[in-house]
Amino acid sequence: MRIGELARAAGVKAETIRYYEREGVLASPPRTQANYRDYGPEHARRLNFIRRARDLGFSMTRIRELLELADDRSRACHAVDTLARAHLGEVNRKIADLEALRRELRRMLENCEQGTVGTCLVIEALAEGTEA
Amino acid sequence: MRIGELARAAGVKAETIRYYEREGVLASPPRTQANYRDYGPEHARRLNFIRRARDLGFSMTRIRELLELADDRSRACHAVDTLARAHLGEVNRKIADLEALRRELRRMLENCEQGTVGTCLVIEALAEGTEA
DNA sequence: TATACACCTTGTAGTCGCTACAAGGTCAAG
DNA sequence: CTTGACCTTGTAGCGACTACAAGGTGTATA
Repeated sequence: MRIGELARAAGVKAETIRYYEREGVLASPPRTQANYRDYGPEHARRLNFIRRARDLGFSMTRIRELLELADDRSRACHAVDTLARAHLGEVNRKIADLEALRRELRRMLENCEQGTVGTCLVIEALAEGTEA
Repeated sequence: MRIGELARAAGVKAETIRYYEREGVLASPPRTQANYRDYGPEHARRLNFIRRARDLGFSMTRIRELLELADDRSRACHAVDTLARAHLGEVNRKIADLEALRRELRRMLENCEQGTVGTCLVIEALAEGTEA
C-alpha cells in the first residue's frame, strides 16, 4: 500500500503521514524498488490510533506517551487512564474559559443591540478594562 | 514610560509589545536619547484594547480591523457589531466541538473505571474507530 | 572611578501540527 | 514518446508569541 492510498484510507494528506514518520510516531515502512513507502495493515492501524487521539485533542507529546503505553501490553491501563483523565481536565478548563468569554461577548453585544450610534459600546467595552 | 514599565502595567512581556509594534497594531513610540522606546498613556490605552480583544479570542487580523473601525469614530458601530457577532459564532462552534470531544473522553473513561486490567479499554477505544 | 546589575536594543530561531511548494524520479496508459 | 498521476526529498510558511544571543545604557554602590 503506497502513501497516497493510506492517506485516502485514513483521511489525511500524504504529507501528514510523512510528518508522523519524521516525528517518530509512525514507523518507517519498507521501501519498494522505486523507493516508494510500502505500508501494511499495522501501519494503517497505528495511523488510525494517532488520528483518533489527535481528533480528541491529544498533543503529539501525549500521543507519543499513549503509544508507548499501548505498546507495553502488561502494565498500561492505570497510566493510560491518568493521561486521559488529565486531558479531560484540560478540555474542561478550555470549555469553561470559552464559556466565560462567550458571556462577555454576549454582554457586549446586548448593549450594542440597543442601536446606539456614534460612540460604539462594543469598542468602549474593549477599550475600558471591564474586568474579564 | 519605558517598555518594561508598560509591560508590567499591561501584564505582558516586553517582547510581546515589540511584536505588536512590528505587526503594526501598536504605533512606534518616540525614542529617548538612549534609543529606548518612550511610551505615553495613549500607547497604554491602545495596548489595553489589544490585550482585551486577544483575551476575548480575537485574532490579530480581526484586531487590526477592530482598531481601524475604532479609529473612525463616525461610522463604526454596525461593522463592529458584525465582527463581534461573527466572533461569537466561532466561539459557539468551538464550545460545541469541545463538548462533543468531552462526551467522548468521558465515555472512554467510564469504561476504564470498571477496573479492567490487561487489555486497556481506553487504548482500545483509541485503536478502534468508535466513530468520533 | 570601577563595576555590578537591571534594563534596553536588534535580530534570529524556536514553538505546534501540520500545509504548501519546488524540483525531480517512477510508472502505466494512450 | 509523451502525458499524467503518483512518488521522493528538502525547505518555508502559518499565528501569536517566546527565547536567546550579543551588545548598549543608566544608576547605585564600593
